[in-house]
Amino acid sequence: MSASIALRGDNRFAIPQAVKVWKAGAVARPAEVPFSPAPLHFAQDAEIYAEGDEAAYMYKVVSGMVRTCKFQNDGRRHIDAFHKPDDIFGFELGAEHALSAEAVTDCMVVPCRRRTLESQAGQDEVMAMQLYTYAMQSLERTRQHAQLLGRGSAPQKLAVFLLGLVDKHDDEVELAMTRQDIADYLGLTIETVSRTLSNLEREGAIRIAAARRIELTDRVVLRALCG
Amino acid sequence: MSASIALRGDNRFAIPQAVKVWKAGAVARPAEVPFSPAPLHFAQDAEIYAEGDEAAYMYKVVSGMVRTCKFQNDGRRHIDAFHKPDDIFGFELGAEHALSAEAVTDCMVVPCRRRTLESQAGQDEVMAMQLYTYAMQSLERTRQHAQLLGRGSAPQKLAVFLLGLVDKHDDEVELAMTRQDIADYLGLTIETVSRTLSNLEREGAIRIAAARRIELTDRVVLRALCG
DNA sequence: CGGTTTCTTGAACGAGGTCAAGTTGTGTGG
DNA sequence: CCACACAACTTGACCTCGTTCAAGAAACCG
Repeated sequence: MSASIALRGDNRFAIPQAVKVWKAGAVARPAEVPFSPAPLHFAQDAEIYAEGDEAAYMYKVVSGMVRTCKFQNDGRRHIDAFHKPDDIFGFELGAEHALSAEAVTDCMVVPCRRRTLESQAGQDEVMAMQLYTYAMQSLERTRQHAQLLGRGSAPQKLAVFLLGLVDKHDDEVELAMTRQDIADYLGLTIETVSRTLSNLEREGAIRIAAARRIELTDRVVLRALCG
Repeated sequence: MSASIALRGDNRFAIPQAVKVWKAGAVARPAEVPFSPAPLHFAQDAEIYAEGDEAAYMYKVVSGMVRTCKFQNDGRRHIDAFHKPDDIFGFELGAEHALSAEAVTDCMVVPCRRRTLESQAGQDEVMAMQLYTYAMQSLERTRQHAQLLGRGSAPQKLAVFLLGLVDKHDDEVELAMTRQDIADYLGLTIETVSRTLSNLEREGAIRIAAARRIELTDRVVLRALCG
């Protein structure tokens, strides 16, 4: 398995390798579930689908968190998005997935046949609008992500990231993902993420209660950083 | 007009300011054209719509080139995409445009009422699928753009950019946009774009016949750069 | 516990940004 | 047609931010 990591490039820090093996007792593969309201379970770092897989399903997150990502030829990884409960992922233009999807944490997702969705959309105006709206939400999020990647400094990127993750009425953020995940999402290195968080803490904008538990102590400062 | 530029930040290089004045003899505003197969004309740097405008129309490019972009609070500009003939732009999730659209060159675009499109999509399966497909194409392009912005070096960004612009059977690229446009699209500065192009020429990958006319002399090298 | 993964911190380096000219190209008026 | 003005582009010198390389600390787990 570590050989497989090496193949992906010479990154010094191991990128969490998606596990392709289904957990004992896990629900059957989507292919065996034409249209199931029954959620599937995926263990942490399990692969939900891979780049190149037939894009036969779309998914809705029920619990946990999912990342959609792309592995570049040089071994680096780009994370396209993190998906929270109620988010829909797996939109594709072509017949195959251009990205892969992996479980950031243990999670439950509901699969939905793409063909079913699309034929329903053809008959039901409401369904069509719904599908279109989900696609547009995905587009809107990706646009904002691109803006951030193109024009943001490291502190800016992290401020936006944290503010986008936190609940409106709770100043505590529980990070489901690793520093490497954050780095690959923000186009930074793991070290820069770590250092920048430390700096933000030094400036009083946040408090790092634990590595994965961050308190936003000064949203004004954070929002100012966003530009 | 230059005061307005200054307001947008302290950039040393003037970002081409969208001209809001309609040219004498130009076609009427879209608002007066419910659903017109008649293309509208926009002069170079004319604003097609602004951020915050009601997103009542989508547009298809007939001729020329259009950029969709966003002006940040710090005065910098992010170019979301360039649109060539046959491309559709103006997709929005909300009621207002989150981006603005401007004519890179003199251009013709066909406006299409969003409400009309969406109600047609509700009735006609083919129309629905078409609209959805256009949105997905936009999503796919934005995803790839985000990947490039997040993980690319300057030479890599320019190699991808040039290869994405050139015709399959012609090694000459006619650049419709300025260096500033390219920089804002690739998340670089105008100087880095200029320097990197010069380097690519020195390495024999391209030949800069004129500032706006580039010949791809070695696609193998360029493709290798893309990673 | 000890081993492993994850995270943090330090020091040196380098790609790209910033600042500052200079050059080329283009449209305008004489 | 040339002279001028202005915009677009290029190039050089220097600097900064983020990466790279290298340890070390902290958290996690069998």
